[in-house]
Amino acid sequence: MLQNQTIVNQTTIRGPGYGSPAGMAKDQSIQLKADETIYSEGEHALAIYQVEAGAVRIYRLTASGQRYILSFCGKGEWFGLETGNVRTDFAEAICDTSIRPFRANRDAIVPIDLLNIALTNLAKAQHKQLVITEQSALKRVAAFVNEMADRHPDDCEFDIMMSRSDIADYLGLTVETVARCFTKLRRKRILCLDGKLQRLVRILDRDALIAMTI
Amino acid sequence: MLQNQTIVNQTTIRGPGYGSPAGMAKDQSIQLKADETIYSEGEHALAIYQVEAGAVRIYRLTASGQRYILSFCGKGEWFGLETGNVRTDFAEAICDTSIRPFRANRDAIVPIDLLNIALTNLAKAQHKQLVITEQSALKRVAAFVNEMADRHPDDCEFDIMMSRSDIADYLGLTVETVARCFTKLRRKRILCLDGKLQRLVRILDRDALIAMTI
DNA sequence: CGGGTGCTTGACTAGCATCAAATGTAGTGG
DNA sequence: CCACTACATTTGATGCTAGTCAAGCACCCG
Repeated sequence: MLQNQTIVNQTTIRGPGYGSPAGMAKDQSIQLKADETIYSEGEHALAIYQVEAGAVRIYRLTASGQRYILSFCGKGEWFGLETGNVRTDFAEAICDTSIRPFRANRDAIVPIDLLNIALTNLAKAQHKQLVITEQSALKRVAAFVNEMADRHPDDCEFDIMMSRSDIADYLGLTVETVARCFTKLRRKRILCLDGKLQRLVRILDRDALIAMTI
Repeated sequence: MLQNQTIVNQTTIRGPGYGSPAGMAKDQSIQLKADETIYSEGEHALAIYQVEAGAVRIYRLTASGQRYILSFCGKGEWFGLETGNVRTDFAEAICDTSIRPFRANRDAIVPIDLLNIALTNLAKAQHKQLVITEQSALKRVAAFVNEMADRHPDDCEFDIMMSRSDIADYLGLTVETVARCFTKLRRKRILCLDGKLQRLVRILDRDALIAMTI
């Protein structure tokens, strides 16, 4: 809502000043290997990030040491925008990943619609609430696969990259339940699994998959 | 994060122009009775709202007709800020309620920090994800009661106003489970229930309640 | 070869949903 | 005043789903 206003009122923050006309020099992006930390809970929040390639997991640790993954961020998605100036969660690369930071105190002006980023993340969080609360384990996994498939609109086969444990912590299930759900989806001929870690997914029946997530 | 920037860059939208200096005339607020609809899914989003008194439930209906309550909004809280210009959910008054709308196309300028509202709602949605995913039914109900208690910092006895069914749809449980959890909390001498509909809560042991929600 | 890691499968159990019924309160009409 | 209905809440009995514990498999690497 109020969409026209929010676009007009793009919040401008200052990005790194490498002197390039656009203020976004190519070399400013950060390369990460699998499981490398981007930021941790309690750190001072200095920047927001956009994923250029690869994927990132955003998670929290509960008092009991349990990990809960709030979101996975793929290419083009933004993360690191928080209410306070102290990180409330952790961000890690899932695989080889490239991200672009936007900091607050530099020279070049980079216009970023922070409100749009916040609202997009809010919509995602609300959708996830519905998926987790109302659905059975099988439907949650189906919704997850569907979400991953949406990120690869061209291919019907793709690498989900995250481990079963990542998926479990994302969906609020256990590793065993996630594995069992994947087998059920295989037996139903909705998808195939391949690769040494069974992380290559080939969607056989997208319609059936979508039908399950409703 | 980037807090100083976001405060400086308050998005200004145009509010109703009643000619008052502040642009916020007293008579613009809307009075609602219990269960009155504020807006519905599919409607054009014209305004955002702030609760002046009472409480509001924001919910969605799944394809199967199941209701899921995304949030309860109490005094001072904002709702109705969405990504697109079409409502994705429903808003209803829970009890006698007074709300103040802020529309986009009027005369007087009302400065509202939309980004801050969006980020606050995002933080709430993320916290709710953690509560619902990681916790048992009893802990969820404890977290809910705690949330309500936070809204009444002065009194140790207060009216939660929503029905068991509201609470169930908010926490992703059934009415029966919610009732059983309330009885458990009574038996543990953590709270008392009173009133004809058992919606008057008196907190007996706030520390124990807080301890349960961790 | 042995050990480590990640995935899968099986047996059993705990917790919540489901179905059903009882209680309590308010309102209506005779 | 009482009988009756309507509604919200509570309680009980039972079944199913996902968690827990345990084992086995596939792959990789030293």
